[in-house]
Amino acid sequence: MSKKPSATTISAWAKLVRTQTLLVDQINTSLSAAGLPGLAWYDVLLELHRVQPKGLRQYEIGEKTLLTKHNLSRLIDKLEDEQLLERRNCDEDSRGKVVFITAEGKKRLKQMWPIYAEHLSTFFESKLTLADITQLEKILAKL
Amino acid sequence: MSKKPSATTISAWAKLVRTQTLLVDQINTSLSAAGLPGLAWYDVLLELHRVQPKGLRQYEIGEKTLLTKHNLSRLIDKLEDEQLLERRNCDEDSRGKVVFITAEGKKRLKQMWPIYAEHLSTFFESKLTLADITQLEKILAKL
DNA sequence: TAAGATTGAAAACTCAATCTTT
DNA sequence: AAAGATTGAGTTTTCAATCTTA
Repeated sequence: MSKKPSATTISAWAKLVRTQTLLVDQINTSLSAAGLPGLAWYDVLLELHRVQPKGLRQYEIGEKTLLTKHNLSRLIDKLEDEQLLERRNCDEDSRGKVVFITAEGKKRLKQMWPIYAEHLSTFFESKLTLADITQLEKILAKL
Repeated sequence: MSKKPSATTISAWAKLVRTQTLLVDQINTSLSAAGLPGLAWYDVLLELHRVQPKGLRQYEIGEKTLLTKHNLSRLIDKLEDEQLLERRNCDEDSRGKVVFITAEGKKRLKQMWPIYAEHLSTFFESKLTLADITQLEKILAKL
């Protein structure tokens, strides 16, 4: 990569990033219309689901989901209020908490995925050919 | 496109979308560190710059930037406070306003682009080969 | 009645300060 | 002093209601 990308190329990337911001908004709107929480909650629940039956420290959730730690306490408060996860004291480090997904949390995750996936499919499929998608997947794997 | 994409493919798209959300956060952080406003302001200024010397109705800015109209009034208030744009009454429709970018606004836009572009370059270049980028550009053009 | 724009109140987010434990 | 987590205060965003004109 010695050659610098052109301004046009960079603008195309900017456009991609902008378009996907819109996509996220659309997904959140659909989820909300279906009485479901937004993608921030999904991200947290997904990470907790992945490490089952173990849990995650709160700071680990922050690292994995890329949500800021300031907001995380209150976000997890709300998820706990809805009983989608459970906070337990940490044995190894009594400063911390360990968070576990509940059965209810897993259920909510399952309800959200079809809506999430539907939007992604529509977005990418409507505009790309199968060959494009295959190619794109290869490239995305590197990002 | 008769074939349905696999769950793995959709997950890869989800990951791409998530990664770019992070990228936007990083860009906003850099802009803020440089004493510059965030990407929402950039979007507004860019659209105004594009239509020069004409202006845009506020609802048109909302359509083009995909920012919600509720927030738009107050966002534009702030941009006007900093004299980056100018609001004038609309001759054809006295309900509305027409918004024009100022010289100061153009200056701010120019200051922001290098930081914006630098992040995009770093993000894409660091992980992709030149061939990937060329290919990606072709695909992105369709989105 | 509807569209463009604004505003008030509530929710969410961000930053810094704080508390507890290491 | 530093790390994990929480909290308070200020800002921003969102939702609904409002105002003016078409």
